[in-house]
Formats: sequence, structure tokens, C-alpha cells
Amino acid sequence: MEKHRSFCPVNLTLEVFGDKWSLIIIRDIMFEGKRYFRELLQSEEKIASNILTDRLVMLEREGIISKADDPGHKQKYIYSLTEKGIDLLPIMVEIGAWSIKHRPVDLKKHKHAVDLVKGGKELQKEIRKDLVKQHIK
Amino acid sequence: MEKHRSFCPVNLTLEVFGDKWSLIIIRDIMFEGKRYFRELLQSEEKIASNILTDRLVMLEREGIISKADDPGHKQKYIYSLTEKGIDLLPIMVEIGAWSIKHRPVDLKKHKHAVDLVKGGKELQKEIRKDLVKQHIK
DNA sequence: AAAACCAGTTGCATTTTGCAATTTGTTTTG
DNA sequence: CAAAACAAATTGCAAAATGCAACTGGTTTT
Repeated sequence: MEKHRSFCPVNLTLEVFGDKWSLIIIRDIMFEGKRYFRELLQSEEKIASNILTDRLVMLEREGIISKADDPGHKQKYIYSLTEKGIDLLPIMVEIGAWSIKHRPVDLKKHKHAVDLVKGGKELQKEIRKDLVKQHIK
Repeated sequence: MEKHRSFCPVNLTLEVFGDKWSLIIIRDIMFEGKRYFRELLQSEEKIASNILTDRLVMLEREGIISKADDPGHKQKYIYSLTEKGIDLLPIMVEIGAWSIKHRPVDLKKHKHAVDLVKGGKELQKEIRKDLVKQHIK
């Protein structure tokens, strides 16, 4: 039985990403190239394995990522972004822009984020193309 | 003593907005023209008064909104967006766009959101100007 | 003077999160 | 082949956040 607090666009997004971890996972898959549980566990912010499990299940249920067996390693799974997940790129970029302007971002450590924000729609389009290549089919 | 999980742009944004309510409040101030506690309490999603109090304090502490006495009503306070708050507009628009594309948004009820997304950067610039006029100085 | 309004506050039950240890099975190493 | 390391979780439990309803002290309206 699915239930929504409302059918407002902002709310419907918060119902998926309104927590401290979901977008961290998306960030690591999208920008750090992480594809495995163990890799995602290594985030700078130190996500706990039970939370990671919970979020991966939720993100898969919501159609934002997909999970597939790793060919050649029976107990490994590879996580991919779906198109719905890749479509989060513009949100991530705007979040980056706001954060760089208004929060104490470590600019040296996150130069790639600065570049992405400065790169505009053209760079975004390229990154999107790479993501599609890496994640979709 | 302030402490961050990391100095990544995405994380630093989540440290402020990584919950189910903060952006709902921003939405109501930004797009619904709400300025008072009682008005914000009337959100469609039914925020509880203690949560609202908590988030307004946090958002003010983070410099995203400001709180001022209402002239001519001793116990009323008026909440305004700061420039930092108004700068969230592009994030809200991208959230709206993603949600309209991928989540079960009620398009009839939220036609203004559809318009905003379709309006592009020009409309966004106008809305920004209105917000500055209404909220800053 | 009474009723309604205002911005919260309080108390308490439920839910979510955080952390460390453990589990079940699979690969790799010596 | 046996032992160690790796993989994706699961479990148990304490702490923090959330949700809900009732209440508070004061102000404005009727």
C-alpha cells in the first residue's frame, strides 16, 4: 500500500531523497565510479553497512539504480544508474553550485565539482553521455 | 563546536537539507508566499509545530531565512528568505523537473511548477527578482 | 470580558539512525 | 586442500529524530 504525503513535485522528491545518505550513494556511483557494495561502504562520510543496504534496496525499488550479478564473481553485485538515476545529474550540479557558493566546501579536494559547475550544460551533456555508456545496457 | 562529515559539496548541502521537511518550508516561503508560523503550519504535508520550530531555528542559524518582528503585531514574526535562501531556486527548479518527469506529480494541482520548469532561465530570473523585492530589505 | 489567534513548548510513544559484531557463503593464497 | 581474506549483508542494541496531541503565556479581535 503506497502512500504519499502529497503529490507536489518537491515533496515527491523528498520522499525518496529526504535523508542524509541517498544522495551520497548517488554521488559515489555518479562521480566516483563506484559500482560495488564494498566500494560504496568506503565513502568519506562512513556510511554504515545496514544503512547502505537499506538505501540500495530503496533506490532499486524506486527505479533509480539497478542491481545485477557480476559476471565472474558469484557473490558480487554491480550497481548501475538507470535513466531516472542519471537524470539526477542536473540536481547534483545545482546542489554543487549552491554549496560552493554558500558552504565551506574544500575547493582543492573537490576541484572536479568546481569544474563541473563551471562547465555548464555542454560539459553536463558529455558527462551524461559517459554515464549512459557506462550504466545503461 | 561545529563538525562536518566531510567538505564535499553534496554532503555539505545534505547536512542542511537532508531531511523530509526543510525544503518543504523553503517551498512554501518561496512559491506559496507564506511568511508566518501559522501559515507554514498549514502545509499540505501537515508538518508538526515542534518540527517547524526546530527547522526554522536551524534555517535561520544557517542563514537561509531571517526572522523579524511583524510591525503592528507584537507577537507575530515574519520570515524572509536571505540571498542564500533565494539561491536555492535553481535547485528547486531541477527538483521540480526531475519529479515531473519521474514521479507521480499531480500536474493539474501543480501547474505552476510545470510552468516554472518550462519557463527556463528567463522566467527563473524574473521570479528571482520578485523574491529579492519581497524578501531582501 | 470572552473568544480567537499567535508562536511556540511539553510529554511521550514510535521510528530511524549509528555502531560493532556476526553470519553465510565465495575466492584467493600458501 | 586448508586457511585466510573477501562479499554482501544481518543482528542486536543504544541513541537520536520524528510524530502527535495537549498545553502555555501572551495579544488581538469581537
